Amino acid sequence: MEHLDERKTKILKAIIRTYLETGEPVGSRTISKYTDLNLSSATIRNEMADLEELGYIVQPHTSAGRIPSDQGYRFYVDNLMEEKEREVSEMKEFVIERTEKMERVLKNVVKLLATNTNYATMITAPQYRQGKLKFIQLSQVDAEQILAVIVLAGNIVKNKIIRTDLEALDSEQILKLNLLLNTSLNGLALDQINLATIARLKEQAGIHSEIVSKVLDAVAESISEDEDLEIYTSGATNIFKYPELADSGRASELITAFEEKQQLIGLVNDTLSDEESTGIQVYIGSESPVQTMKDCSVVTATYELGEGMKGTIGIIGPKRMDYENVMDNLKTLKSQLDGIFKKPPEKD
Amino acid sequence: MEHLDERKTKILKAIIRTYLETGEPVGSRTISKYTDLNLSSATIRNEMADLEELGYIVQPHTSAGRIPSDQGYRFYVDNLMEEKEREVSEMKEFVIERTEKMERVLKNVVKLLATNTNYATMITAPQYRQGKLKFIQLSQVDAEQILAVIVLAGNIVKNKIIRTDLEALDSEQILKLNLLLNTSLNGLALDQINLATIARLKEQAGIHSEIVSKVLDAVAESISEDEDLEIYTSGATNIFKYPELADSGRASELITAFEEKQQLIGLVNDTLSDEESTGIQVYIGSESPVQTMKDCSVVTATYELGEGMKGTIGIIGPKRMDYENVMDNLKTLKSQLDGIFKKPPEKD
DNA sequence: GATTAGCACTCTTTTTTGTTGAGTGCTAAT
DNA sequence: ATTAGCACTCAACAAAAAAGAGTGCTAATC
Repeated sequence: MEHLDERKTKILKAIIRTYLETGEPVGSRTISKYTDLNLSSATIRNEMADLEELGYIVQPHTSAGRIPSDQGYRFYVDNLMEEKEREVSEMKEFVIERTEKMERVLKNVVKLLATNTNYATMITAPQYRQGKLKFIQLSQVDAEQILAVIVLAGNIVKNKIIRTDLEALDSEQILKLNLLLNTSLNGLALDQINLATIARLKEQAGIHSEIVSKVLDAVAESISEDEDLEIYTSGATNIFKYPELADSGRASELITAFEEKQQLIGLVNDTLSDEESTGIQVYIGSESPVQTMKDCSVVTATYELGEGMKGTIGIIGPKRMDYENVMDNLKTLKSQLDGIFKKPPEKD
Repeated sequence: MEHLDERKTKILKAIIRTYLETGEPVGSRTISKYTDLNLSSATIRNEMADLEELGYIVQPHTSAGRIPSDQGYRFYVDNLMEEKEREVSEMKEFVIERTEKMERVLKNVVKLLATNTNYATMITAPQYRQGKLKFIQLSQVDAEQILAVIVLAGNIVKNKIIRTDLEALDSEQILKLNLLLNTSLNGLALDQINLATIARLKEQAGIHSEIVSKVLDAVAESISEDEDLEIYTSGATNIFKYPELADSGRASELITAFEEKQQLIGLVNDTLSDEESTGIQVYIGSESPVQTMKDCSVVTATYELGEGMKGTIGIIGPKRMDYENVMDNLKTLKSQLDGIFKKPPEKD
């Protein structure tokens, strides 16, 4: 990749810049005027021929201008992009509104991001992989059912109704069970609850061991339940703004992906595992981990909420997306989210 | 509307039927072959001219076939539709999977309905307007916070974290509060909790009256929270299957409506209030309560879960939708939903 | 009097044909 | 090494022509 001398680099940059703006193949004349190095279109043409041979740009058909290839975009993102002067101001106001329910905050964030960038966006609720169990509370709902409330670190509350079929429990017994469960389990990380703990618990529970096991099932379930984690999306219809994605076939596929959300999980997992210095990932075209988006670019960022809770924000748009702007937006948002939930709100 | 003699009716029906299938304007020759009354195309043409004058059909342009007008569709739905022989079988298997979380059930239902009908679908979680309070459970989370779990009839569980800033509570006090709250409130419908009750409660709570009031706020909030009710959608991209809706302008609008969900509330409220014998509503074109859908038809049904909880299922498609099939599907689903949650599941 | 065959006419849709213009690649001159 | 010049390609647009589907009306038929 180091085949590029300075002039080629400059020309490539100019081509990509122009294409990002217009979305139309760019010809040699355009570049000849655009750049400061005064060169005739003919010279540019020669250089462009070289760049094409090296795989950075592509000709949709003979006698059209050139457009960047995936490799070209990649080079641009990696080497040519300039840090943008932020207009930090604007975003701040919108987002910060702590004490809100997480769900609402996330919905606002994606929406804001979507209108801000004009691309489709997604965000996942933070996952609490190593979340600790704060406490469990059983209570009688009626003759046949008890309610198990499970509170995890970070005040995530889960609940589950458990049927008690045969064995009737009076309130005293429930009290005992509560005590038992809490003394044994409190403060444990979820993956610390091993077979030994479970066995011991059951033994102590005596005749109610079955209930204990159901409760533990419920705990396990509430966690795995969030494996298929919640994803919020916004601005899916923004793709109609980019003709290269708007034909009904592609559009339908993409929008379905957003509707089903299932596919989007691919983006999340990939990001969570495959960390990088900035915490921002860029997938260009076929690099995308999700097949459906091979004609798009995907930019994702991981945000972190202390206590080991992580979530992912993502932007999906055409390959000719405004990478600077997008990455800048993500960066801002990331740092804001990092802040918001960390400390509990100060006042009601 | 009684201007229609039998022959005209037959012809109109044939026109609509054919148009529902093909989506193309239908000409006199087609009908001449289609119907059992053997008539030449010329005769049909005369009748069609009449039908047009009466407003049941419309010509997109001179020398094209006719298509049904909104009024035509309306007439069809009201008078011409034939009850369909159900193939009940198929649907049953899919849906019934009780003990599931409501959310999951609803998601399955919309999805099933969408693939079954090839239209866009929506469903609202049931609202429990007159839902009764089953019980409240407070428990200590940590020094500063307590968790209020609120269980409503139908085992809907809500929870809310409450900050207790100044006043520290020991476990005994919490126990007392629990007792107090439950003896006073249990079994009450939500709108029965009036000022008198509240005042009495606070008085009895003594120094903890502030907490009581916060709990009551939480109760109120958990209810109002569901005023902006949850709506699940599926198959929004099905609209691409119908050319008359698939152009990017219209499609974008519609899909945005599905994404935002805000607009869909219009369909719900209207249905909930404006009851009919079958419980199934049909809005054709401009009849729709939601502006965005004036080029579509919308069919909604209200399902009921005993205990006064109601929800809405809806199907949105092109005006030439297969009304029989859609209404039949809704009917089946409605009755199934009516059943599912009513009695608690029998076995684990 | 209702039905129908026949025909001219209207409009959309599709196909064909030509035209334009942006852009290239190559060669020869600078 | 750069550039002017030129022939060539090809998508995009537009205009023209042809095809087809369907109508409305008139005059013949049952």
